[in-house]
Amino acid sequence: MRMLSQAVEDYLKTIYKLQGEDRVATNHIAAVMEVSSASVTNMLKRLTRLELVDYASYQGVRLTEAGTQVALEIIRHHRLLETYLKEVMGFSWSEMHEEAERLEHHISEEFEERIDEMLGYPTHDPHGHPIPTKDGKIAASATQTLAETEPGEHVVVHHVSDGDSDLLDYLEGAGLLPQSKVQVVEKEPFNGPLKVALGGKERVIGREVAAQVFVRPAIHRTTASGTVASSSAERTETK
Amino acid sequence: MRMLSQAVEDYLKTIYKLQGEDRVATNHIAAVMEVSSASVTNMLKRLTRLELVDYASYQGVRLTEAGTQVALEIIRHHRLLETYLKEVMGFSWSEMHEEAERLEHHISEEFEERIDEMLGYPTHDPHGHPIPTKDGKIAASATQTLAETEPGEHVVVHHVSDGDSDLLDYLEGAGLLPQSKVQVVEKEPFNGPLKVALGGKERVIGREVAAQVFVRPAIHRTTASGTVASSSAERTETK
DNA sequence: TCTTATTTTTAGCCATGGCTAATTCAGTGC
DNA sequence: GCACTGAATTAGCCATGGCTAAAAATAAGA
Repeated sequence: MRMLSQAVEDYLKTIYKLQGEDRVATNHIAAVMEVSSASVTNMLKRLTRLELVDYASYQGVRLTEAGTQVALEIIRHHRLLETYLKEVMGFSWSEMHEEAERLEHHISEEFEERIDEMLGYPTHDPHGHPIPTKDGKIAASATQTLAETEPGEHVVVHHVSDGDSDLLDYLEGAGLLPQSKVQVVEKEPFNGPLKVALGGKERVIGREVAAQVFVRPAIHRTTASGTVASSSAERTETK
Repeated sequence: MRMLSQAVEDYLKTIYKLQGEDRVATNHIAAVMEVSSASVTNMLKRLTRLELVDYASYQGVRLTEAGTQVALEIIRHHRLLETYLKEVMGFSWSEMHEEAERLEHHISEEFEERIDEMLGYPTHDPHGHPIPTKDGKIAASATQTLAETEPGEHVVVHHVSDGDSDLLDYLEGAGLLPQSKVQVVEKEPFNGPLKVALGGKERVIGREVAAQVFVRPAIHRTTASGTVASSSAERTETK
């Protein structure tokens, strides 16, 4: 694969994150990346020449297979780096994210393999996001948020949004990190806060915050020592 | 300090390495960096505007104090990274150098401090080169090479040239790494090979290779168990 | 000193990746 | 079907950092 610039890699990563089923709009990319729409159009033409995106004027973009693979490679770098920076080097949430954001474009395959090995081939980063495999496969993520969870439901935190590092510090303090078992006790109406039980204690969480916490239904197992909630299984998909 | 591009940092680093007492020639920089002389002239003008170099047409360049500080910061990054990549992550000589060459431009102060701490604040990298301190001071390096050493002299390897990674692999195999104690036994005339004693064995080393190995005279101390050669002391200079 | 060789700079070109301002396109309401 | 609105594109500009070819300055030799 030819050397791609940091800018190209950043656009591909952004498009990957924005594209669900359908095509991504120019303005949407511009807003997220904080550049002008004109710059986006410009880059989309360049990416088209490189056959990394499928783009038609006024019709939005989507990644080609090649573009998807590049995006997943960068995301793999990012998530492995975040895991390494946090687990091995003791970075904080905010420092970790910023550092990974820069380094993801500059590490070699060799470096990637070393940290993967040193970490014991992790499948998820500290946010709970799945780490793409070297051959570009990625596990499906949870789509249900804590905000949508009904009172009485037992859930396990799957991942948390990685946009806001202050939020992450708060969530860490609240014990709402991946693997945490939570039960929704009460939900105030009109987008009011939730009362949740976790770690034997009750806690009140704002609706906006809860919407950044992605969960999976807990699976109840009966063991010798009673009923235990455990994380649900996960499949690896090609996308 | 304003953000400097990778290119600017690379030029400053190269000029730092080439400048002894006097000014560095355009062509010299061009040759080392493998770019055209025109590109060098172009960049020198830019560096002058940034007040990082002191440059006059046809008269060569030298770094200003500000330029020197930037260069030392990059060299600090490089040498700390090399040490980390080798000691902690198990990189080989060649991989280590290439990786550090890229990453040195992209790590944060935070990252620099973490690896410095994890390594126990090392003063020298694996080649034996001194690591500049955070406030831009650097220890003097040895200038005598093994090739210039006379038969009978006892020396300690101080550092080895970091240009050629195949050479480094060879030197590692030969036991000619920093801290190794060596005695020159014989020197063939007409730039012929040297016979040296190290680690109780004798070995023949080509003159060209010996010129890449920098040494300091060993200081003999008499101890209970006999005469021992030890590395000489080193002062930290402002340079 | 004068000519020549070498070094260095200038002139002018290119790709990348930003920007603003002006224009064009697509979709909605009337 | 037409006018309007908002999204997207085009046109044209800029800085960075490369390049080649031609010109100019310096250094060296006769």
